[in-house]
Amino acid sequence: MSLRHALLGLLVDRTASGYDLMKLFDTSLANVWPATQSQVYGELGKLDTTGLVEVVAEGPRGRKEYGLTPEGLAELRRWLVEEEGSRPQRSETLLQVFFLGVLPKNQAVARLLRQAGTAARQHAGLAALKESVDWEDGMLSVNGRLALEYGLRLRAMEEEWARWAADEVLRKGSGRAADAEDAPAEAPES
Amino acid sequence: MSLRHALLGLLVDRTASGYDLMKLFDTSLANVWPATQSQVYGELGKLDTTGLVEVVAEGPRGRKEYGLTPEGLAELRRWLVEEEGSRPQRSETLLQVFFLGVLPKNQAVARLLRQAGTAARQHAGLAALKESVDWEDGMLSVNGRLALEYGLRLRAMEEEWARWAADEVLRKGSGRAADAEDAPAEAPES
DNA sequence: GAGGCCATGTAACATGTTACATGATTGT
DNA sequence: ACAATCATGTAACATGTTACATGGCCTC
Repeated sequence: MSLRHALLGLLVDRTASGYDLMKLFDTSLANVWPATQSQVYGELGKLDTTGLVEVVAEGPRGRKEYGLTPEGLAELRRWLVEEEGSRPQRSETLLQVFFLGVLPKNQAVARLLRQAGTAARQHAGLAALKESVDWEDGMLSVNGRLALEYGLRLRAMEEEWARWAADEVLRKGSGRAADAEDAPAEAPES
Repeated sequence: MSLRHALLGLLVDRTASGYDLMKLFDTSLANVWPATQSQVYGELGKLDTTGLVEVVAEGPRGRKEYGLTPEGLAELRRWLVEEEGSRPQRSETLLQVFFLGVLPKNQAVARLLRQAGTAARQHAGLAALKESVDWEDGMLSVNGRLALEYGLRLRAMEEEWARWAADEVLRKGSGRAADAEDAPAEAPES
């Protein structure tokens, strides 16, 4: 139930409407905990019922501005201290690596190099983000910087790994060699 | 819909019952794509209906042994070649980092060092696994080795990052300093 | 004959995604 | 007045988790 805690966390610094929170999700939390509009409104309702947040003001267009209650802040602290961040994390990419052997060697290599390219692009995106953000900001930015650094290191590692893996497959082979029936490998996008 | 493809992938090398597949999930795929028993049986039923797998033998205790059909193999190949492994990946750990500012500095540092310890333990676990596996095995092991290496690099990166982040928080501060109202930080487990 | 493993399934619930529906307000 | 943006919500569906239910087979 982390969406709940993401909302509580965002409400520490400010009061906000569901609409405002959606924008915050799309900007600050997009890479860490994406959420859809339905989810946000639904969860806000539940949090209100539970008493972890409350409506502190109403505005035009039925706008409801929520604020954190003392109970909400306590719950957020409890979560930060007690909860082990360890839900099972699935990786579709790695799953595909597992079965790469059913592809002819050249296609398997192409696939891995494509992944290297994707990781490199993501790395570049985060690097650009790092430049564009004003890091003198509030609490969220301070710690957001730590999260961003994680992303940078992760993508760098992924690119390096994918290149290494492609090389391994090339040298040691991963299953079937290309035969006449198989389509030739496409060149990896540069 | 990757569970579907995980099942198809496992059935490339062998025929197997739902029960057998569960064991394979718990051993080879546990760290990459965990699945529960309900999911496996449910999805096998759908795959059978769709014609991507078929019952090739029946055994005692109502055992149904499934095998891959040509259509199933084709679908697996299509997935490997076409599908970008890029579903939004959530990280509860990073989400917690984002809101670390609501904790007093010493608790925030303790939290990060705890994460470093967890990553180190996971790294050790994978290293032990690497030793214990017979890598001369089938296709699955060959590529499983690549996935394992990813895990090793990931956990190493995480430990290093967490130590770096703890140091950053210590030096630059992350929000509130500890005050009399806050509980003292516990020593990070060694 | 008893306990453990093999084997399959269902039900209830939580979470997440996509699409649809509705309308008020603001700026030009 | 028209479009863009603000603003909230519902419905249907897919995926994943936990718990329950049932019973056959094998070994000691």
